[in-house]
Amino acid sequence: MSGEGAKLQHLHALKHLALLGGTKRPVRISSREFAEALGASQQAASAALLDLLKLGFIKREITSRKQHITLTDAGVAALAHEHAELRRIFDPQKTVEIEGMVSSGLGEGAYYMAQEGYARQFEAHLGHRPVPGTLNLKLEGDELSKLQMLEAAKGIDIAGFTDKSRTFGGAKLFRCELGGLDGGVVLPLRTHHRDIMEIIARRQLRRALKLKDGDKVAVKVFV
Amino acid sequence: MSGEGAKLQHLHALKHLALLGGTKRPVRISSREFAEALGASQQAASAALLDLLKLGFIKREITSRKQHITLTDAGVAALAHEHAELRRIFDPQKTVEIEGMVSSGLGEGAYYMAQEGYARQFEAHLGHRPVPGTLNLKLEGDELSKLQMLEAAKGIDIAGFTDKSRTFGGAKLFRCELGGLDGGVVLPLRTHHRDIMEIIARRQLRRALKLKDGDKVAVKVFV
DNA sequence: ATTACTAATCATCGAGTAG
DNA sequence: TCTACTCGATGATTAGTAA
Repeated sequence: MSGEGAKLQHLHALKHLALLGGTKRPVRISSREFAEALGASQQAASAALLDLLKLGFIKREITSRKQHITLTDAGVAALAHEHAELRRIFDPQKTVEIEGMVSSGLGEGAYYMAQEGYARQFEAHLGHRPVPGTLNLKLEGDELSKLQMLEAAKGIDIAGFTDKSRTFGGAKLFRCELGGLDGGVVLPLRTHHRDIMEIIARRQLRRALKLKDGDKVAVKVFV
Repeated sequence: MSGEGAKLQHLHALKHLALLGGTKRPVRISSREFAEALGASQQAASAALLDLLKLGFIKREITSRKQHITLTDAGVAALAHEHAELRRIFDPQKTVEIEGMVSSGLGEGAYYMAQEGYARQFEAHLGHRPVPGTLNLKLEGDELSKLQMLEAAKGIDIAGFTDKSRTFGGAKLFRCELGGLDGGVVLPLRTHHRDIMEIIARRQLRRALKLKDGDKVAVKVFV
């Protein structure tokens, strides 16, 4: 769990190390020089490096007089997450608007969402841990063909996994937005017929958007 | 220096507003909801909005119960800068390595660099305000043809401007790196023959790298 | 030269609450 | 409800300095 506990200043320091080339080769830099790059004191730079080490974001070797710093995979991943968010802001994306009718599921959604193996992956890709449970939208006619279009699209891969008790299949995830809230559309793999679209989000959508069975809502899906 | 200057938490808040769509349309959100998006308290969210207003990064209308927030151009620019840095980390770039001989200029470099109209633009694109003055590298033979290649390339546009006293021409800027320090290669437009390459940086390069006239140095230029 | 500890300072945050 | 103030706690940053 090295990703937890990272503060803004840690990502800032990490970014500067990456800008100095720390993703590819070891950066040879003293805490004094690093401080200059950060616009802070030597002490703050030294502390930042210690924090990044503790977070598992960098590796360090202090050989002779200076230290050789390299970003770990976890460190690169943390920056990649920031990068992805900014890309979402600046790079225009294709969206599909799909309308569906709110319908009650069988409570299965909540069961799957409660699995740590899924929740962790959703958190990584959506940037937040969704509440357990899904909003189920029933699709008809034209909307169904849009769903089939999603099935054909690439999406974010959610890996299957095996618990003590059973095996959970993989799924495909698309970011989406409805009623001003962002969330994700989950499409389990190996489902044959499908006219229900399951949506997960940071908040309980039914409550947040005051939805009840039979309501029609439009979801903007980012392909 | 307390009023000016965006802090990390400001950019963080700004990013979340942008993720909610604030770059395109007004975001209708309460400080309570915004706090939830930020993972902070309502008070912190409210304070962040006030700071962003003071920084000129957002515009706000408080009509009835909720506020309508839009990012200003300055706010978008601040995020774009972050985005550009992360792109530099993740998007592989082409580089040209050019070798030149340290030579004394006529002191012109320092005169131009002292112009606020240039300094401000360099700061925006390099991420720091370069010291006044340039390191001049004299190029010969093969290296000259690499310089011509740079002339042909796109580069970062530095706009010309007019002072009270005179007009300053535009230029082209490339990021570069030498001796582990990053800086920029400045190519003034409307220069015909050229065998000198001017380099600006955050620090006095001569001093930082202990260079003297006649020394050969290699510059890695990011095209 | 370094890195990094300790103590003091200072900025930031959240609780309570006013308007 | 809402925004945003004060204030005390928290935590980050710095100066001084040890190793």
